[in-house]
Amino acid sequence: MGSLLPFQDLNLLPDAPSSATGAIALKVPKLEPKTEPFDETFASQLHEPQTHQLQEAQVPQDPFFPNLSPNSQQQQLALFSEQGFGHSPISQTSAMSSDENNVYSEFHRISELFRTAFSKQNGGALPDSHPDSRAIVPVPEQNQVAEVIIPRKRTQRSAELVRVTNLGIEDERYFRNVVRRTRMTFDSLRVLSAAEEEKKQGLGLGTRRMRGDLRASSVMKDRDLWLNRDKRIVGSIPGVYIGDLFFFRMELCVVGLHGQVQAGIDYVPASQSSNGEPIATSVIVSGGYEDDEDAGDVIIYTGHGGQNKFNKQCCHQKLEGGNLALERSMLYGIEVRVIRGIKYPGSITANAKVYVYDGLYRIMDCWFDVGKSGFGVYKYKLVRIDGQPEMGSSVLKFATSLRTKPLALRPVGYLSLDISRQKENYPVLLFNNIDSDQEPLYYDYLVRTVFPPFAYHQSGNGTGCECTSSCAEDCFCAMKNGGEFAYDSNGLLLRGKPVVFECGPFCRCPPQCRNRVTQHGLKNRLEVFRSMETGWGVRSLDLIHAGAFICEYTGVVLTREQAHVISMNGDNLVYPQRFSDRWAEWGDLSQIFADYVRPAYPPVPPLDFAIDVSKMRNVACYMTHSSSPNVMVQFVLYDHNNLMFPHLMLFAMENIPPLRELSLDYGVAEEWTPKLSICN
DNA sequence: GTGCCATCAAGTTG
DNA sequence: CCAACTTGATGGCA
Repeated sequence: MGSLLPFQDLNLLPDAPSSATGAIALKVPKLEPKTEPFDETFASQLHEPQTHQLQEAQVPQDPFFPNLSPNSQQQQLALFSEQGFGHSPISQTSAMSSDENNVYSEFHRISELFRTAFSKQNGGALPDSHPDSRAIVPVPEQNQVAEVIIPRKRTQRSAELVRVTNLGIEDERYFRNVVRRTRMTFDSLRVLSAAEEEKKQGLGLGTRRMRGDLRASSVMKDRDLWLNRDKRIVGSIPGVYIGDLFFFRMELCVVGLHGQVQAGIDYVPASQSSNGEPIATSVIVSGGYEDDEDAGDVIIYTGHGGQNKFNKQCCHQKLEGGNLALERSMLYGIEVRVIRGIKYPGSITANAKVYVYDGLYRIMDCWFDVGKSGFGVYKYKLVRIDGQPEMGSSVLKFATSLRTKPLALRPVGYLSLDISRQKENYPVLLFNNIDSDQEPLYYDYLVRTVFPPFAYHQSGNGTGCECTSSCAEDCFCAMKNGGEFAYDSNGLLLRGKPVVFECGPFCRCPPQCRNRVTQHGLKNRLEVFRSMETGWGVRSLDLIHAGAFICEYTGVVLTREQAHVISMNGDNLVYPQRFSDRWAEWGDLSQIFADYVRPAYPPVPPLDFAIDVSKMRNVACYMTHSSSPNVMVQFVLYDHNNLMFPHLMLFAMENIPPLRELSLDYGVAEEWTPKLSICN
């Protein structure tokens, strides 16, 4: 007990009893004597906090670690399922030839997989009690129908409470990757489902509404891909950081941050709790209750219930369910996760809402009050625990005002409000409030990479599409991308590829064509900033959606021979082929479809050039290296067809909150600092 | 005590 | 504005 256990060991002992793995099963002790239930009689004593009585009856000691002071809980958790992160080997069934691949629309194939999976899931021919669901899946290379077993598991949530503390760096990274991969799958399925529905409607078939979020979560639940279902976690969820952004309630369920689809209070129910009392784990402050008062660090949170379907308070709330759980959590001093649902215009959803994880709060007070409606409501005073990173929601607000009046909010530190000098669509700010370094000011800003002239001449000219209005799926450029476009209608990258072919000057389609994304340049206000830890870094003042294009990695292209000469002088060169193949993770659905095979894209020759950023550069070269990055490289061609010289385009690998540092996996050992050392 | 099932309550999304 | 949607908790019954 108490020793730091690397997750690798835990993986070896997934079913071992908790004592053997160092896990701490949090047992709620029996209350002796049992306190008075908190009931409607308090309604007669309005505004009188009734907690002192309860606190006296119960020492405010952590019931889960009765022998420890609250500050010495150095234990390492425990027991995480491997679910969703098994390295599922991509099945090596007969790979399609490149020609077949071009003819057969990859998109269509995935849609089919999706459709058949759904038709089974929604009843289909099999009784629900059947342990497996047998989806009928078309196998393109044989043009026949094959049966693939897709596991159908709908496991119940566990009631065992655990708290996760002091994860090592490796563990943090591991869980972060699990969470990211899970969210990537969710997003892929969601978008796919929406596209599928759109298609059906185009054919005059589908009449159902599009709820990609619901369908994605449902499929993932069938595949047992929801996270943290085998334990109920009190406190922070491994792999989820304060400030992380979510666009759907379902997404919160899938990662295990909040397990209620609609309700604002998530809790371990009394019936499953070890002492027969419910314990709250998380709340969502969504603005749905008129009696809520949100002051950031302190929230007056209203319990749930008592509303009619128009969200109007129509009767008294009762101390049951989540309301009782919050009260019990207060009694035991158990912290709750707080997620805020706030209006944010940059959100992709129709209601323009975003959910922000804001960290842990303690319930300090609880009373029964008369709400604005005149009906009785339960109120809870939540106070944010000290020592946590800044709240995501306040960062969001700060960034919003920073966009319009940077100098008012940060009078000191801005060296430039646009180092691109209006060469980019959006300004690139330069901020340093740490030291006197001004280096980024002294370089020529290069918006697009400069390729040598022969790169253009060597490529086959005139291979563009003939679409006059908008490009459709039978467009020549779609074929070049394996029968599908790389982007959805919002310009988000759907699936990573060795190379993405955008429409370009050889095409007849207009500039607004959906297959032109990266060539239009920046979509966000970026900021180069100085930090103690990483020197120069890059962050965005806007929220960047997962899959969104951020910027190009620009510089002057050098051939191998030129690079060899230049590097003798010790200049900084970037080698494109060194970037790790993160694109392969993007849109990978092998976890979902048993026979999912990544399409055999046309082979891409190894890239044999270097990018010199010693004189001309753009914002990208200030990005920090990370082996758990939030930005990835996707090679893109648009202004020529030379596979040897693609553009290095950077895309977001997750929803990146404003002001969070962007990082890139330069694909090299940690000791090599790929980010330019500007100081020397 | 346990397992199954019907019912209910919880807001979000398009 | 409203219809469609889903999960988890609970209580009754076998």
